[in-house]
Amino acid sequence: MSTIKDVAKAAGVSPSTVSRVISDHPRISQQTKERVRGIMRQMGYHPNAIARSLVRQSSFTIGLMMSRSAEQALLNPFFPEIIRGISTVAREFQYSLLLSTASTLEQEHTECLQMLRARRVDGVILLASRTRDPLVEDLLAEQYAFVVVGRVPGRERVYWVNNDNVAAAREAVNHLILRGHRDIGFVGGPADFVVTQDRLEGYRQALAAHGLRFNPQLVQHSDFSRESGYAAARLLLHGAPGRPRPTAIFAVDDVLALGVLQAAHDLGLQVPGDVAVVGFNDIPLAPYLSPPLSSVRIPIYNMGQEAARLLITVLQGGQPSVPQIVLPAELVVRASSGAEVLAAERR
Amino acid sequence: MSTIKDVAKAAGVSPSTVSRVISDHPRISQQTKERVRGIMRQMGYHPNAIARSLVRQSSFTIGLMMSRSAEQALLNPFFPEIIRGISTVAREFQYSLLLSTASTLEQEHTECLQMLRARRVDGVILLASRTRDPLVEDLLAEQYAFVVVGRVPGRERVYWVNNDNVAAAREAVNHLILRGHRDIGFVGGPADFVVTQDRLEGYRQALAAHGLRFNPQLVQHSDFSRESGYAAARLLLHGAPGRPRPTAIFAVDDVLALGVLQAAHDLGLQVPGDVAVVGFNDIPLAPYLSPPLSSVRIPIYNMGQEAARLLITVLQGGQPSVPQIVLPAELVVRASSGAEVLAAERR
DNA sequence: GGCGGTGGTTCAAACGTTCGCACTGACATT
DNA sequence: AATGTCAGTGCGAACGTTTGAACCACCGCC
Repeated sequence: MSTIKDVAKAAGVSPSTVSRVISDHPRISQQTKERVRGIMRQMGYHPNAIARSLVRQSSFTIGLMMSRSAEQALLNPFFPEIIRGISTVAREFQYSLLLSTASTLEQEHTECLQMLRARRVDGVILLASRTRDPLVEDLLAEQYAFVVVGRVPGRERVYWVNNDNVAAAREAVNHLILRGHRDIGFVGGPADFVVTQDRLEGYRQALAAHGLRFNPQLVQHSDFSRESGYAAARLLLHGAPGRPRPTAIFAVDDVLALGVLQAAHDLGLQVPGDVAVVGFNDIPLAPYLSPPLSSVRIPIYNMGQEAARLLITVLQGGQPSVPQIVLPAELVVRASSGAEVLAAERR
Repeated sequence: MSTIKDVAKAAGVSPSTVSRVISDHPRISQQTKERVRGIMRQMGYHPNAIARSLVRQSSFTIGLMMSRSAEQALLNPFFPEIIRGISTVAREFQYSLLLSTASTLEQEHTECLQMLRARRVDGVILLASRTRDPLVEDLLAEQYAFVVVGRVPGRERVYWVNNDNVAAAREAVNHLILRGHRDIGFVGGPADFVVTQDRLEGYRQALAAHGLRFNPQLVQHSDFSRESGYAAARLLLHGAPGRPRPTAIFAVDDVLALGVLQAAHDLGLQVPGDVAVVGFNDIPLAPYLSPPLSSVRIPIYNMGQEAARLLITVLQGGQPSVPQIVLPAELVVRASSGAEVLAAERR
């Protein structure tokens, strides 16, 4: 493997000159540049990124922390998509991506700090947000550059990129209300997740906007698994004193919606005739379910891009124009909530 | 950020001693080790991986090349799974993962070589295999350490990890034959893909084993998209002179099988009554299709683990016991091919 | 009392870059 | 003739580690 010194020797110049040729320094004559470049090509020289990083005190690498959170169901192509977005921007700015996976929260915590402390990465993007995340606290305390994908409530100085869960949920529920539904069930994830809270807020706002009463009995929580979605839906669809049987269910994740569909089927209920269903995340299989599932599509790729842009801006010493970015989501109406016959009319 | 020198000064020893404490060198007294470790903790010292890499002439990092090949449909959780496998082993051996994505083959080619030449990674794992891959040729020519996930035919000295596509396809088709099917359609990917060839070979072997004639007319190719699977299935299911209407279809990918199911539905054919369907890869949605799709489950996670083990062995100067690893796949029979009523009896 | 052995430590040279500063001519200006 | 300007290049010190070789004190042994 040839070094800058070998090239310098062969070209009859000093290593510094070769270095300046590499960085296209203006004070090197065009003639020298061309000659040195020729030699570099000829010798098959490629600059050593490690050595450069050492002296530049920067690895030009972004750390990517992906944990196996409950939210990341296998069905969800969240990771490939967001990585694609991040990667596009990173390459544009000549940054590399260091990937770290973790199976537990503690592991995620230590691995993440490890990358940063060992100076292997200049900053990190966290692909999971939790309420009161101790990792976030540590990152702030040690003053590392980082961006979170997902909202971080309460911490004003944290950079994050999120989709507008409140608005999206509001739109989804609004859509159901406009189709004549008045009793709408809500199937959420764990109650302490920010996403659950935000989507529940959107649900409430939609109800309020139409003068509908919020009935806590129509709200069920789950652990994001299909099974728990199934259980929640069965409970809701059975009805109870004080709890009307909902004619529509809004699930905060398509995997949950999958369970809801299954429950409806098992109870002999037609979707959307007897109960309409809207999910969230628009997983790729949504169009292929029977009936095809209405869902909220979130701009994962764009979120990745924005997260990367935000982090790189910070790393390059810039001040991001906005520390938090909220991207709009889009409701995709399919048959599961788009029946020609309104549920209300059917009764 | 404190360095090894700062620690040395504070501990009243030389930097070399601190270095040897870090690597737990036997010639350093227990007493000194403990004292130095205390100081390191107290000062919040963490070794600089970049500097270490420079002198050790190794980055202890594995490059991961993921390209947007046609095969990697968004439906397929291939990447998260295989990365999880690779990552597990990498962490075990203290290796980091550098991720590079590419949208074109040329980009993949240059990015991959770039990582290696810049000494950013010690070796790479290629997450896509193609016949006569120029990247593989270059990697061989420049003597870089690499492992391919997927079979690389013709190159004996390439390390790779694959699932046994021939055997798996044979088993799948065998299953259909045992259920009474004699005219079995084959929907493959592009003809020059190794996976297609291998799975077609398995198909032929199964037929041969039961003394069934191979009918080239029953073989259709596609580009791995759902649409092309649909088109291929329509063609097959229409029948033609010299081409009997198949009572079963084996698709080399579940996304293709999705198209096949759709085609059957549109033609008013019952699955599995009129036509049985078996797919490949066992995507997570397979159980939720109607009918649930029979498919071949491949051990993606294990393949990732094996690939990482192989590469790390090579990087550490070892000689892998076997340069190529073939892992078994498993047929998962579901309703799409598992009807109680055999298709043959129904006619 | 010289000698070898050994446990514990230090010295100093790498590893391959970058970059502030100094240097050298050539030419222009006073 | 002395000085200034400027393009073009080189010097050398970093950056934070690792590691072979050298060193030193101490011990026991003949």
